[in-house]
Amino acid sequence: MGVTKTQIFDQRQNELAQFFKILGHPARIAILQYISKQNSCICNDLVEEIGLAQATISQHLKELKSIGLLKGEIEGKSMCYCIDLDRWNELQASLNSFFNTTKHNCC
Amino acid sequence: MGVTKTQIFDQRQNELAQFFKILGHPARIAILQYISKQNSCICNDLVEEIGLAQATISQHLKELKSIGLLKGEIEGKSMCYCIDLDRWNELQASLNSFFNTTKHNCC
DNA sequence: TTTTATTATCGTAATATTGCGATATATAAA
DNA sequence: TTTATATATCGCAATATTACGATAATAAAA
Repeated sequence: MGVTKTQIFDQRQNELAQFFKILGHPARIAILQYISKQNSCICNDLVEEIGLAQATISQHLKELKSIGLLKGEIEGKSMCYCIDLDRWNELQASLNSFFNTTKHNCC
Repeated sequence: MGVTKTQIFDQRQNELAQFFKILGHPARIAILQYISKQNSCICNDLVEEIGLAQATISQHLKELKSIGLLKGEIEGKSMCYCIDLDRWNELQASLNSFFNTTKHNCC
């Protein structure tokens, strides 16, 4: 069917999965790494740096924004996309919490 | 096109993304949580617990195995799926490394 | 106002993922 | 050996994702 049955899972499971899913693409990993290491973070730079079409980069940026990892501010006629550090730390903590509470085992 | 251009990213970016991607489904999150809290970890239990068809659960288990998070041992006529704690910790560390080295910013 | 530059959105094609029934495989029990 | 139980795999349908060209929208510059 191709559609995830989100209704049979609880909110935390769905949120966690959604977060992992959005990080689950090499272009989005690369975008985050590039924005992080640059002082300027303009979409057009990303197009050249990453090697995907402008429309594609814009789409990936939108997805990263959807979980709050990026915030974009208009700067002249271009955009400045930045990592939202509060959200970044929040997600890292949430993810570590999952890892730490799920590592008990039967074997 | 629907096909991720893995060749334009480096191995670490692709591996990290692949790992995130596999955790990016609520059923797989739920499976890991259930195996962790149980003393027995049998696929048939999972089918009842999660509420997806046996074939679907089996497929999700296979994906979790593909990144080494689960190891399965035959136990009588059923399977015992367990979390591989070494791999678990390794992935958690790798992921934290990504988070810690990518949180610098321009804004 | 017109032009130029930058980013977003639309529409579409190709491929991937999700889920399941049916069936194959394997082992224990009868 | 036959039957029952448990898991894996195959094949398919439905939906999602990825990527891109074309175009819209926005704002600075001429």
